[in-house]
Amino acid sequence: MKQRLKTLITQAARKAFEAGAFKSDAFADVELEETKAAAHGDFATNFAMLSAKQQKMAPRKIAQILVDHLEKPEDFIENVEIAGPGFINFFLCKGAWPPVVADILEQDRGYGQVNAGKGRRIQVEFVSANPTGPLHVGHGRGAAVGDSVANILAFAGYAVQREYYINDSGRQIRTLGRSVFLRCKQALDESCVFPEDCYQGDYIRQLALQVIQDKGVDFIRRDEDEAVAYCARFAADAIITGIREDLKNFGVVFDQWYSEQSLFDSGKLEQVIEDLKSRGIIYSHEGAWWFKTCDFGDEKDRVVVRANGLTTYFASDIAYHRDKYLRGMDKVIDVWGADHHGYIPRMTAAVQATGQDREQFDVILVQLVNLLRGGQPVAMSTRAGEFETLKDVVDEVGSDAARFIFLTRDYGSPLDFDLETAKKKSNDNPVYYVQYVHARISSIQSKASGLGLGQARWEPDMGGHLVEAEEIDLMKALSRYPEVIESAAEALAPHRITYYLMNLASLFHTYYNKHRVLCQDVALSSSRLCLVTSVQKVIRNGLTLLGVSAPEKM
RNA sequence: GCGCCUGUAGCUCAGAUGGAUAGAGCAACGGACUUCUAAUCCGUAGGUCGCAGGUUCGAAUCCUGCCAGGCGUACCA
Repeated sequence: MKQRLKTLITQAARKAFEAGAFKSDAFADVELEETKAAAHGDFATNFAMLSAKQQKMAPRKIAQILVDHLEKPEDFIENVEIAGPGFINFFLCKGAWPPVVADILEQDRGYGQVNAGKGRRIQVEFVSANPTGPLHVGHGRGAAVGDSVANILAFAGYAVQREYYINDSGRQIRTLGRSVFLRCKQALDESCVFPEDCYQGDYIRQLALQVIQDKGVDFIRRDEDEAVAYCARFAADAIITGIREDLKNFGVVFDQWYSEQSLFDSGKLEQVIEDLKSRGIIYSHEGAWWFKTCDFGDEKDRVVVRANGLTTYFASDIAYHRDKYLRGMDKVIDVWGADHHGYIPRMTAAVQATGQDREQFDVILVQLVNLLRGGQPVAMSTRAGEFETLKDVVDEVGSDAARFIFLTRDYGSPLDFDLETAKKKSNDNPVYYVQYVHARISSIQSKASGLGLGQARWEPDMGGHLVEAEEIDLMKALSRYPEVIESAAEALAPHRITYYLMNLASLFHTYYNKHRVLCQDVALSSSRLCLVTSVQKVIRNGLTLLGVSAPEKM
């Protein structure tokens, strides 16, 4: 729709230039926007204002010249007006809209697909929570965002890989082992103290009981080092299994689980560090090895190997990201909690130092989630071991509601997540508002087949029946969907789809309440059935990208 | 101190690349079910877009300064 209009405008500009009416052919890009007020038509362009400088003419005059040279197909453009400082307003014929319904019915799940990615390989790494405890709601938001971004990019023509990075080496795992081990001892001998720097959560006790059950009391008492090591491995494995399960129940499945430890075992970490040393990017200073991140825009250099010989987390990350590109990624997107934002300059530096362009690396910072219950904050502290786990939240409010709510905000803004609201089956809770559209249309369809109308099948003359203002509004919104996808993919912004769906849902509910789809007039009913079926398909497509189901019944 | 994020209706938030009279939902008030699902709809009311300058035909949007809140500034992960 928009594209067709743009083409007409570009042609008109060229024609005007050839006729000598325009002085320059260095035309600005034609930008069309949907108007807010009906008096401004369906679309408007600011072309004349943007061209005023090159043409050295008053905007309104440019607009007039353009309109004079514009071809106005009778079945497409109803009227063109010049308004205000030089806007050109286009009023489209009612008949211009119905073809979108035919497109949607035909393209079905493919409607809105764009090929922005052109098959380029892109990796989205998300969640990547340490395997030292169960996922909490904050991880849930990261999971919803990462998964949806991956869906959107795949739909926009990228070859997408979803990856989870497991921090399964280093101190935190030893601490995990020690925590479980000490809980074992405690279970056998209550006088043993449990230090504050150990993981406090109740799940540690459960794991300890399991260790005792599996390995017996003697194992705990015999060799402490061996027991701690065992506890660490056992606990990490069990927790990862739990995380995987929780994510699956949340509808998130990864293509790859990448182990940090494997970077050590395979020698990849050492290799990258040696390479950077030989290139002088990593240098020795005061007993430690430093990365010249400053050369790439960081505010100070960063340690990769400490004076005690142990590598830092950053060292692993350099090797890890290097490996991502070696595995063939054209672009890498990391989804992090906003508290890691200080880490971006050094990670970007590392990516560039190992041979990639800056554009090949992107970080999505997800702001935190304030969990509420009926407006009152729910206590959340990982260290004290009291937090609401993702599993608890999903069990309570359901995966659909949780995912939708996580995506109702730009991830750059903190999110209040109220458990009571998430459970409400009303307009407070937008997920049901959107899903209800899908269910309502399913219901119309089954009634239609009961009446012998059968499936929605588009006939060219149906467009003539879709003339109500609410119908035009719906078709306008439907025709916008591909642009929404494109912009969501480009800006990595799933919430634009969320908002689009809420708006489309609202238009549908309004229509539904004002007009009957199924009535005495068979031709009219069939036409409207096609329209609402196309709405249903777009709703389903959009919800799918968000990772939310589209129910037939509610 | 320095850096990043945020500041829009009573509340929670949309407003990509600057566009015409700044939008939704909730809460408040008043209406609509013998009809394809009322998990819905219609109407009313609600604003100095944190403040002050600047850029231009035009600024919530871009620039500068200030104010308020959050986060980050490790030989931690």
